[in-house]
Amino acid sequence: MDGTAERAAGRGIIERQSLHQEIVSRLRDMIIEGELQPGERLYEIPLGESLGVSRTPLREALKSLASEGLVELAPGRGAVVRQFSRKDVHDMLVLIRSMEELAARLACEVASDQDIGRVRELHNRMRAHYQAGERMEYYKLNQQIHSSLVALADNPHLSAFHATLQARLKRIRFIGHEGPERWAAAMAEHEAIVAALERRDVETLVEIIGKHLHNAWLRVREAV
Amino acid sequence: MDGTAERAAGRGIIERQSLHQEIVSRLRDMIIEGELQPGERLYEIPLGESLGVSRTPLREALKSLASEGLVELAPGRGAVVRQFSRKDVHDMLVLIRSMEELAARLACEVASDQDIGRVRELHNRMRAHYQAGERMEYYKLNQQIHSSLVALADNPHLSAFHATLQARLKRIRFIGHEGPERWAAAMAEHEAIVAALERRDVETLVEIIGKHLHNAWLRVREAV
DNA sequence: ATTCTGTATTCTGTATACATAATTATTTGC
DNA sequence: GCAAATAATTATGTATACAGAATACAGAAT
Repeated sequence: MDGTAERAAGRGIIERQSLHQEIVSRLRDMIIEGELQPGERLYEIPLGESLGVSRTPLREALKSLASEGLVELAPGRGAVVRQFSRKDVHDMLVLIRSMEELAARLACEVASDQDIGRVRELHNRMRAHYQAGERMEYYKLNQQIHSSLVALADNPHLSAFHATLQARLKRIRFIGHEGPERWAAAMAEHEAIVAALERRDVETLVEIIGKHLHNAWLRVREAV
Repeated sequence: MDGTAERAAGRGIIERQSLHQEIVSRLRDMIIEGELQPGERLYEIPLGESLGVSRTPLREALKSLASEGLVELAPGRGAVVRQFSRKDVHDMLVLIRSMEELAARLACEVASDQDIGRVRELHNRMRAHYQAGERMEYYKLNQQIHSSLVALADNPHLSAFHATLQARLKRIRFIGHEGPERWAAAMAEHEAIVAALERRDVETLVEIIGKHLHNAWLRVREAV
């Protein structure tokens, strides 16, 4: 008919969700996975062609990504994948730490045992991947657990900011390959976090989360 | 010539900054000041005409505002000014409180005496407006002081999130007219905040900021 | 050889046109 | 008279066309 079906078939994009969201999350993934590298200029026409969309919706997506902080827009000279300095990464980790500490405090007050149980479940699955040495699956569940923990606080604004920050850090954290001993330490911290959460032991929980994210900084600081 | 000068003359918009930023901040102001009310549908053509721009840059601006959380986009049915429930406002104040507490801790460590001096200066100007009973000027300086305080932490990511949240709350806080006694209390809290900052007395500072934002909630809770 | 200037090309920014989906109004059946 | 279905209108979503700005290139002058 028109170009839509053709495009959908040709590129495997576009299904039923809004095209805007589709482009945004597609580009987000491309940035996080390093397909589009930091500092890389994003030329609208070739990028649009590679996604199977015209410049108009692509530009709208770029504006969204700029507000999310993944892309930088220089007026008159287009879009560039944002790159983060070492200080940026440190600042973001300080911030995400504060957010997760807040989330922990709130979660201990308002989360149901059932919801906490679901986090425990995720944790168990993550441990299985750890023991199997499956880094990628471990990594994904790790992210998911942090998000779920924040979600327990029942504060959507907090969750949204946390998600935004997590997206900015994702690529960097993914790069930061930890050695076996640090991986084991991270795993132990997670174990302690879930345990403290189940006991609703706020102070311990906050302390471990603080330590956990401090260690995350130690892990990535050389990589940045 | 073309339409540009004509438009600029006709509406007083557009000078030299990027048109995108111009539209975004213009719409942001219109939302904050209640010219565009919560829940109001934003029809692209009439809104664009009132701003003197076509739909394309307007739509890009709306996408940005959606990422900032001031506008809601329902795919296929346009943009609506976002409205916040009482819980939303509470959640946001909890979050902004946590951010300002973090900022306070960091500021006590890294801020220079000179930078703190600038906050003191703003505070003095605000007190003058308070004593003169100039609500609007007071209000604006109040916001500016909170932003400056966060800026002292030297964490741009924190500042950006704080600014976004502050924008979402601006309209609501502006509505929440406090009586003379509460206004006086808020003023006293500010005085204590600046004093504690000058002494770099972290614990007191955090405590007062917490109290200050708790009171802010009490002030607006009926208004929401 | 290098730098400055003028020109050509490429890319971005905006407006407009068209197609599709949503909404409203109207008409038909009960 | 009311409800449901259908037609008409209006709004959104996407693509394209055009204008202006930025960049890259080439040639001339120092």
